[in-house]
Amino acid sequence: MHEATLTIGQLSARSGVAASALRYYERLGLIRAERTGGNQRRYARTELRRVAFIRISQQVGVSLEEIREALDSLPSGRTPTPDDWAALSKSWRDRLDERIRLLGKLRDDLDGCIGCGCLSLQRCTLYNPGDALAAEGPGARLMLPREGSGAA
Amino acid sequence: MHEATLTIGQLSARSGVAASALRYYERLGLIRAERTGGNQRRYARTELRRVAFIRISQQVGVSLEEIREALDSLPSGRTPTPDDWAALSKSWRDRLDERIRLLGKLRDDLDGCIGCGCLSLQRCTLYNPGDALAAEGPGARLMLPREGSGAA
DNA sequence: CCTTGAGTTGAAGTGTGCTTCAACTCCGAG
DNA sequence: CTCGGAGTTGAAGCACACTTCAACTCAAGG
Repeated sequence: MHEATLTIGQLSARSGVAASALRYYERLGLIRAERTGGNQRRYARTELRRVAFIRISQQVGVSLEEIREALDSLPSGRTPTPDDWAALSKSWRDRLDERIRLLGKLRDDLDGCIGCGCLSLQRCTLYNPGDALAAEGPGARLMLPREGSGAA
Repeated sequence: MHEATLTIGQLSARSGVAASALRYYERLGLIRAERTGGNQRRYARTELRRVAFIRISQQVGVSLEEIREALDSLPSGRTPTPDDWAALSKSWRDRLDERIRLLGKLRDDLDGCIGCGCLSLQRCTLYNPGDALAAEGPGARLMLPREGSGAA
């Protein structure tokens, strides 16, 4: 036990992420695996950290595509250090702060509206395009230009 | 101008919601419309408020299905009063509080991890199943039992 | 050697929240 | 009456994040 590499089942068990999801992540280039002679995946233990980062990032509200970009910015030659991971986490922190701030604003506005009961589209600060709070939703939103968006 | 009812184009323009989305909402039972002799939709002005509520609720992170349930709880006979709307908004407020709280916790944990750079699945408070912070994501998640979840 | 559980692939399905399309009708101005 | 913009429908498409399936191979114990 405790060998150098992990099978997909082991990585799945340890990370709590379904094997099918891990294969999906690999297709998207988020994680990598060596192959045995029989074409089975063998994961380096450092991949555990990548998977952890992926799941945490998703909780922050980052798309897999953006997570991939972030992971691509890790040093390619050497194994990432704690500092490398910390730098990535820090960039998410700003997003998280912004999300928390906007939700707080929404709550305050909602409180105001609970007071007045208006829910008026024009009057209310609540319904304010250009503020574009939550572009978290899924789905095809090709109509929205989304040019004035937040930080890169 | 300023007639009793609105066409779908007018409601779309006033609410900032695409006409196709309004038809979709109607299919889901979130809004309603009378019909002219020629089968065109005519919206009562109170529908504006429903649309506003829908969009605000989405920002809070509520699914259309749940929004529908909430809207169904409005008094059916009379036109909803400001108090009726306020009651609905208030129920979302608790969700919003919870979301903000969880995101705050995630941020604190992330700060801790920026310090230690660990991102370890087991050690870290960050990666903690049972906490199940963000079930906001889309997609088919049939695998997750999700029984121990939060408040109703 | 045989069996069995774990792994492999590509293709298709799921759920949410819409948009887009084609083909058609309605309605008001001129 | 004619024209064009606005409206109608159902069906299909899109984007994301996966899961599920079928059909197959691998690997390790008995």
